[in-house]
Amino acid sequence: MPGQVVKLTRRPRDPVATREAILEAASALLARAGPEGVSLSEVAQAAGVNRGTAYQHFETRENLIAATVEWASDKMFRAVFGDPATIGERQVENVDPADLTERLADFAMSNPELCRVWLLQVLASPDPAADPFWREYVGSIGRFAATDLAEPGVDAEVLSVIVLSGAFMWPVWAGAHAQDSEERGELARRFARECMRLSMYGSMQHARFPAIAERLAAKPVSPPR
Amino acid sequence: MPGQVVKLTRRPRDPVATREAILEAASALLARAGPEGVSLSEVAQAAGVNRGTAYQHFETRENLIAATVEWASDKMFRAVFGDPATIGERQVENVDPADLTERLADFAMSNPELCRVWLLQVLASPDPAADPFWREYVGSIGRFAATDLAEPGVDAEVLSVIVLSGAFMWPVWAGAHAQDSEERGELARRFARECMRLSMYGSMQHARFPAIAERLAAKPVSPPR
DNA sequence: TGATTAGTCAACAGTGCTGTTGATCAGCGA
DNA sequence: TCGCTGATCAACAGCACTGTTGACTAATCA
Repeated sequence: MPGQVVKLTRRPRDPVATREAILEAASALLARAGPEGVSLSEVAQAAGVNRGTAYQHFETRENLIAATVEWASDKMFRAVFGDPATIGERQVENVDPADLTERLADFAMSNPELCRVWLLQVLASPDPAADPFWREYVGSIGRFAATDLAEPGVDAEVLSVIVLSGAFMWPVWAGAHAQDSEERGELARRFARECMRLSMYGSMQHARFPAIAERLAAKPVSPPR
Repeated sequence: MPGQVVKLTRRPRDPVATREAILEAASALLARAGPEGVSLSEVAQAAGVNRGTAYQHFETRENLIAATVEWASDKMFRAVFGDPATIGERQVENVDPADLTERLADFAMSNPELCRVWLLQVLASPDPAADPFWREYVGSIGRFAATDLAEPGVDAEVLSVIVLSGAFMWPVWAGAHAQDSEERGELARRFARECMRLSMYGSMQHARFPAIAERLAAKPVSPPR
């Protein structure tokens, strides 16, 4: 058959590239099938690598999954927050929520598979709150909430979970329809916009809901840490 | 060993109860391991049923998964929106966002496994937007957004995704710490409260962000359907 | 150029899961 | 009470995947 290339040649020796190829393939499969759904056979085939080679790089399937999750997680972190090594220095400067939101929306919309991997990992993790991405985001919202630019009474943890999971689920919801990159850009802007609109004005005319306003004015149910 | 019961007796004949037991067990496993992670062997064992019996009820593994997802989905729908059969009649009456949010938060916090199943199913689905739960929620937010009780310019789809995924991810984030039902109740209230607070006032002092306000005042990037 | 190292690969054994089949027997109607 | 239906179960065959081993050979270095 035309187009069918019989594999005669051995893969050129390049451990780092091979490792990367395996991780890339594993990440894609992971996004589709979830942690329990990826087999080393599939991964190896998708990466164009012998199964034995994959076992050379990652001793067990379990290891490969873990490495892939970490790899994806690190990629995400850098894309949204920058180099984790220099993050300590930047914490002092003021947080710009609009900028962060836009970066988040853009990233999520252009890397839906990574978002899927992240979501699946968080869902499977025994201690999701330990995830570095989540911690960083919560921290950043928390720092903003402490300034006088924020509305009083913001619960940073809840708010973070809302915005972050929204950002990652939005491409899942919207992604099916939008293949081309222009549409995706528009969807990212749409998300960022609604996010900012909500942050600025909320979604309800608060003057029309005196009962709720009163309830909110009462003491918080639990002091946000 | 004491406490060890050797199984000599055959399960009493009760197809509907058996089916329910299988679905229940499958749902629990599904929440933990994801669709690709559940085996009929495990399910049958957890349900205290012979594997062959499970195959009698659900012809293939694939079928069982699908049935379980549908079963869980239906349970969720009823818990939050009530009987789907009578939903048409209730659409006319006014939507109370506070009430809906509280029901959602309560439900999510007391049924974290069902939320997991739902999230996993949505993540795996080729067309997540078709999910009835999501559609109903978007519809309800959309109807609210059309009233003059809502802030102008609300993007109902984005807002729904944000709140809904937040509600389902919140127990995932917070759940690990909180076993006992009192703590869970408090966490549910905390979520509902922040949700309402956000809906009422947003999270930013909008007077302090004139640039963003101006950007938002400009024409929407895309007309929300 | 020759020897060593180590990245790549094919083949093997072991295991668990899927789906099927035929036996067993509880409950139900005649 | 008897016979029948079909719910339940144990055992079988086939398959895919995991992890291992030893051979091959491309790079590296002396």
